[in-house]
Amino acid sequence: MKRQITIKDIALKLGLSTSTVSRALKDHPDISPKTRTAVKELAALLGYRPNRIALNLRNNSTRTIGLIIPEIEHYFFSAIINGIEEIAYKNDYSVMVFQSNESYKREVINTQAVLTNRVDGVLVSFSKETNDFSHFQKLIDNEIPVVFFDRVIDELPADQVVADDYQGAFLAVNHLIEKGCKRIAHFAAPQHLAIGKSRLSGYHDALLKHNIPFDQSLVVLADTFETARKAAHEILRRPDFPRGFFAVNDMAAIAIIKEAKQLGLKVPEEVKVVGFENSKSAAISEPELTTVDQFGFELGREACLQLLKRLKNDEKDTDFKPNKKVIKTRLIVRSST
Amino acid sequence: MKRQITIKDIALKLGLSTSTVSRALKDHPDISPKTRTAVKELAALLGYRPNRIALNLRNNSTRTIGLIIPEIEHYFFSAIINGIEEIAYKNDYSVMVFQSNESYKREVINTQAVLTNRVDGVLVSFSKETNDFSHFQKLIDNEIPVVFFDRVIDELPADQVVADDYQGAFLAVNHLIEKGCKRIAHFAAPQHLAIGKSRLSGYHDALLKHNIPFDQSLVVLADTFETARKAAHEILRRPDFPRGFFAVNDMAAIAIIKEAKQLGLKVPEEVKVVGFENSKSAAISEPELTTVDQFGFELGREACLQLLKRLKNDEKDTDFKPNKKVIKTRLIVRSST
DNA sequence: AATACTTTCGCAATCGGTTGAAATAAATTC
DNA sequence: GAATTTATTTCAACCGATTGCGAAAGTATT
Repeated sequence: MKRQITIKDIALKLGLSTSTVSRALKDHPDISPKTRTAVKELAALLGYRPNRIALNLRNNSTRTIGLIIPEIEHYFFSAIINGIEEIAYKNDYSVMVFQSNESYKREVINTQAVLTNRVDGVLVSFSKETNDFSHFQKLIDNEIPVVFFDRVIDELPADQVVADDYQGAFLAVNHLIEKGCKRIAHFAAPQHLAIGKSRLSGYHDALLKHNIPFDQSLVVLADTFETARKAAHEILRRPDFPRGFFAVNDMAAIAIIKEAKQLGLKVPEEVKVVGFENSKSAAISEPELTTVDQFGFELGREACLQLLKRLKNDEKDTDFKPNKKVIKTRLIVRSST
Repeated sequence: MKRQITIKDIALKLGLSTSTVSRALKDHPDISPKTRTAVKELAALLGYRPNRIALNLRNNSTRTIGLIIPEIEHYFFSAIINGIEEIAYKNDYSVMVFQSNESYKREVINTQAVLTNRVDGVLVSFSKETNDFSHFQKLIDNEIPVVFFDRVIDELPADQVVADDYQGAFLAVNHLIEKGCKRIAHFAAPQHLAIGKSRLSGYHDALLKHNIPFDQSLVVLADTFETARKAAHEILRRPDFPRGFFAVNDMAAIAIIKEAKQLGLKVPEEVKVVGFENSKSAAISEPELTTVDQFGFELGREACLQLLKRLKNDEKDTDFKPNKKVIKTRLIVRSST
């Protein structure tokens, strides 16, 4: 690597000390206008850029945020990254991305990576596999602020930013009922994830509100296209199959639609489906999918803002009070209901 | 921030010098087994982690790769990031992500950001707006290896990794012809992008091969859902509208399908459509979209591998020879043709 | 002319680790 | 027992910037 221009080069050429150059560059009042301009001109001429690494070392800060995320390819997560990067960019932070690929083991390694990279703070949405959270506790022990988003855990002293899953689920199911569905199936996420629980809970309470009995046989674990397709196949072939479906995400919802059409059922006439996410695919499916907008971009923004807030009050908080931010969701009604 | 354990802490507690501790930790032969184990044990006990920033400063290297990319939310790009992160992870590099949001101005700022962050190398897919490439030249002047992927430019001394756009387009159009299309429209990307040119060229040559005359009126600039939908509306209402469509990406292709169905035309019976990308949406659309797989994941991997190769031969190359890697594409035949 | 006060700048330590060279201690040789 | 070798360990400089403190030079005050 070609040696970068340093403050020493400027000092040498001008017969000054590095201290003077340093001060001149940042308009320290001790420096005479003459030398100040001389320094600045030469710096500009040589294309001097302060070495961030040296500053990082001195300030013990990198202006870098670590992001640990299950998988980038999922639309919801890429929307979140987009929001995060937006806020980071505006605040002159950089974002380091680490994918867990839904693997607990890799996630643990990711936490080590953010530690060795000495990021100032970490944004986390943990993997589906994760049951043990001690690797995150280690981050917190190292006094690195952590903000969880989307997939969160109450047991750790860390901020949380989540979509209003309960509300979204409630809206979705309420909508199905208002559209005339008497029995509604729910394709759920794993129940150890907060989103799994909250959405099931919203589903449950919406039924309750309309005095529809909760039927355990109508709740299945299916949060991917493939599992949802299989589950839909099974349910739709029951003699008394439900006419409404609320899926935990859009891919599962689209799988239901595909399977229903495959079985010769008309959507939305015979079967109505609501998803959750408002992905691009939702707008593309036929019929277009009614879904709950999770505002991934906003969620990412808020998570990053929350982290930056923690970074500003630089850990003089002896009594940490975790902050939980809930992003309202919105029902997007399209032609699948 | 709680002070991290440093080498000095260990040295102090053991009554040793920092040099000894440093050497002990890396099994330097000069150090006696006794002190070595003592140091290592205490280090483990205290949870010592070397400060990467200090090493960065000394080695003038950060083991970090900068990634400048138009927009993360686009499936193709998120697949690429996935591939990049995979390779970086395996080689103990970290990835810093910078989005240009297809804005030239922001892209310039991104290049400055990778400079100040002192990344070891940069992966770039530039924005649609970019006509002036001097900001990338500046990176190269600073002897930071740059690898362009997907959107590339021949005028800079930098490696390139691209999908075989020409081949993909040729395959797609050839397929349409074999399916009986006599006249085929092409929804193209801007012609200042290499992908725009190559795909048009593949389209052109496939027609040529089958002695189908090239008709300029069948080539329109439309690489987003909205523009494609409008363009499709216009073309499909011509009395002699073409029966085959080759779109530069899946979203445009899906827009064509949607519009065709809207106009009461049957796909694939009356209108056949091929896309380019093999996004998730392609598999979801109705009918499922025939498309060209760009292997974004592979492309990201290759781009990152190419960069790492450059980082290894650390710039002793006085005579730089840019390397161009072409990833073969593949036609995925589905029910839209 | 001596003292006090400014202005302007340099010295040296610091951040946390690495490394060549020198120093000390221990072991070996004659 | 002195000289030499060998095994350990420390010293000090370095990476690039920042900053408290002191120093030198200049100016003002008495």
